[in-house]
Amino acid sequence: MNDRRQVLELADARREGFHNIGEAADASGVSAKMIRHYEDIGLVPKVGRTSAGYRIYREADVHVLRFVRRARDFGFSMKEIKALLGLWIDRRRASADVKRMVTVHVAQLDARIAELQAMRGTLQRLAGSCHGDKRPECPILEDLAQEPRR
Amino acid sequence: MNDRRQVLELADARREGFHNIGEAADASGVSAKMIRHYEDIGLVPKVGRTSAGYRIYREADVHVLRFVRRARDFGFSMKEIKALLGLWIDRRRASADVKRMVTVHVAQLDARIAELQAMRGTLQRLAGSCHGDKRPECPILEDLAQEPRR
DNA sequence: CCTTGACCTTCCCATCGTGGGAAGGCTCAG
DNA sequence: CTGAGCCTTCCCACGATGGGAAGGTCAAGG
Repeated sequence: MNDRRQVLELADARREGFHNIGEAADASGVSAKMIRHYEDIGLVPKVGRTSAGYRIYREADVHVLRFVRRARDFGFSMKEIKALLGLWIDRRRASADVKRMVTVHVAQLDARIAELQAMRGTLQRLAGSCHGDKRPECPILEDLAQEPRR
Repeated sequence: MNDRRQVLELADARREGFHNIGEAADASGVSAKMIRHYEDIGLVPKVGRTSAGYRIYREADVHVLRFVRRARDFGFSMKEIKALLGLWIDRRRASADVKRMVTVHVAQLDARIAELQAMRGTLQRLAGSCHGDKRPECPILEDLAQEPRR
């Protein structure tokens, strides 16, 4: 137990199937740059080091990184991911807690989607009213120059 | 002509209906902080100053700020806004140039909306498959822990 | 005339997530 | 032993915005 902080030489670690940060990056889809950053801000736990200071990643560490990557792909913020990671690691969590977080996030996505669709709609309408030829007259610019409606 | 850089006392400027930065902020919907920032980065031209160094805003200056505000509300980036401002100011622009920018932006919005909808869809599905009770079993976390599909 | 409070000025720092790059150390294959 | 290609830390940048400190200015009222 508690062998996670033991210092290995890189060659030893390699032999045992562990990874350096570059391999962990490739395997997890998180750049080495971001892996270090996540460690800095405490999002992921600090991993072991070789005596030369190289970080060594076990499969479990790579797994955590993949989890983070995936959560980011779903648009979760760092804070939310931290919470999700906590729930993931806590085997006694209530699934209701997870579901609540996801539901809140879906609502945020809905709100953002609605905003973007509103922008899109107005712009599309404006573009439709613009001749789009060599003449300078342009309802788009005229509209942008207006006071916002309402 | 060329009276835009003439130095006025604040009292004189006020009497002539000009604004200080706070009033320009209220009138344009852009915060004083951001007005200064936009000037710093050259997005909007430098305005005149009183002899004490206060910025003074004419209606035309406020108008420019409003234009920027409105373009931001539509999700244009600073770079795009700079280009739009250029077109707005150039009375000989071709409306086709404006229309093209807007069309490209609409396409970007569409792409972003599609991304968000994809996230939303998957998360919604995952949430649906989660009991959301006191038990720890949670397909959401299990999925997040998986390799991304494809 | 002087005080007071609301404004203005510049300057620096923080956010969030990510990347670029420098300077220097380590590892491994040839 | 040397060179390529890793690794380390450290600093800077983006885009857009805000917070706040330290100090100057303005207008109103005593």
